[in-house]
Amino acid sequence: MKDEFVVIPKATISRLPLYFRVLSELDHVGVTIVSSEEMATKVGITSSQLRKDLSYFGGLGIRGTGYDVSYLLAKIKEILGMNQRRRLAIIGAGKLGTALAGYGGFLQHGLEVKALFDIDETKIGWKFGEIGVYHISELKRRKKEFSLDIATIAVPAAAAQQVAEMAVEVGFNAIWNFAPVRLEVPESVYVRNEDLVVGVLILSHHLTRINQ
Amino acid sequence: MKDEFVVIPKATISRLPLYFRVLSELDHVGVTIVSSEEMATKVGITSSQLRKDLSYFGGLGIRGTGYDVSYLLAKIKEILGMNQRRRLAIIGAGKLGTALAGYGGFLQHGLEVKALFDIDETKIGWKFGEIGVYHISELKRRKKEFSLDIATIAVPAAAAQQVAEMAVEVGFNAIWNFAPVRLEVPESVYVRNEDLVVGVLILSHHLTRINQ
DNA sequence: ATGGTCTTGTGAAAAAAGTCACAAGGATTT
DNA sequence: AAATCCTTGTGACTTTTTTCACAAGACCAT
Repeated sequence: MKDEFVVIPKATISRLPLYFRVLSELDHVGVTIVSSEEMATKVGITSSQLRKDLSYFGGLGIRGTGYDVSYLLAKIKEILGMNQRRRLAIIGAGKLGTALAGYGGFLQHGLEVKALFDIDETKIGWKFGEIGVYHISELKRRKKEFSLDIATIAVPAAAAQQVAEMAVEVGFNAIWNFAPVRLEVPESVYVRNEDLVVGVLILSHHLTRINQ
Repeated sequence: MKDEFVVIPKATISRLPLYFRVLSELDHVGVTIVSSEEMATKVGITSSQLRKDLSYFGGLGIRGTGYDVSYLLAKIKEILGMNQRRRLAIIGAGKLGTALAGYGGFLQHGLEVKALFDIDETKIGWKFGEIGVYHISELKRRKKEFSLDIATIAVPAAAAQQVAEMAVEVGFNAIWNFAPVRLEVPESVYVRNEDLVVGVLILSHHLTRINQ
């Protein structure tokens, strides 16, 4: 691999979580060595793409043998920042917000939902397991208290921009946005849009192509 | 636009839902004409990209003027198959499944959740508004009854492959998969993976790049 | 050691996606 | 009806991503 200013393609980064998942499974089952071919099949891509992706991070494999599962897993965890625990705030304690709060899959990825926020007084004080619901006005205070890293926006579209501004205001620089709007935030803040309707509409488009 | 075998880029298709959304808003507010520049800003891309995307579907705009909002909206609806109503089955009546069932945003996109399925006998017979919970064994029958088009998989990872096979078996050829696994299905079946953890891990990666 | 068999790592080529810049047209004003 | 002002549509170019194919090791058997 060439050193110095290797720019890692966005497309590569977006596949790392998939690699992580496959490696976790292999590790769990006790597999210690895996070939690019086998891994790639599980992920649903070509082996050369997998090798190319990994090559951006240096020689992670062993020629003639494959990749050491636990070593590669550790590397990918590091790259994805899964060593440091990420603490999520979920703003919006509606159906989606509470569903996310209840999702058990986060923990094994180093992610933890620490607090829910809402504007609706009747919801304040509720508990979802360990996770409490606080008034949105407490965002700043609770961010400090729980060392929150990521603001998850799970409010109606009309309120999303305002909520995003509050999140930025109190110091979040990562936003996970489930509202179907493009958020206007400072450049330094990273926004990831998780627009469910987009996904299903693409599916719908494919149905029209298939059915006739 | 050149005719005959114009292949529409996947990237273009994936942006159409965003255009749809912006156009819907404009239409709702009574705007009748919009320029590529204005639309693109709202979507967060460049105007030339927007024009390029639309050009794949023929001359949809008016030079010197812009795009007719309702005409373009109708066109995009057509392309995305939003004319035909899509009926969703949600398999897995857990937190995620019921949250999806309760989401109000589908209807305005021509999507409708018609039935929930689960294997847990205690859940059978529940009603979420109009939407009933049926035993998974009724999938085939209810698919016919409700003309279900899209199978939404909202079950634990371990069960997902099996559920996908059932869905394929009873005739679904579009699967919206929320389980964090790569599904093995016949080529003719279109699968859209909606892996939430992938999104937040990419976010996590960006946090590591930003913080130091 | 040596030879054979693996599988990685990676330049080079190809394909896909995105950007630029401007001619082509349509609307409006004079 | 000519001149001017717009904004689209698009060919050419650039950048990004993917694929190809093979040299460079690493392990294993003899």
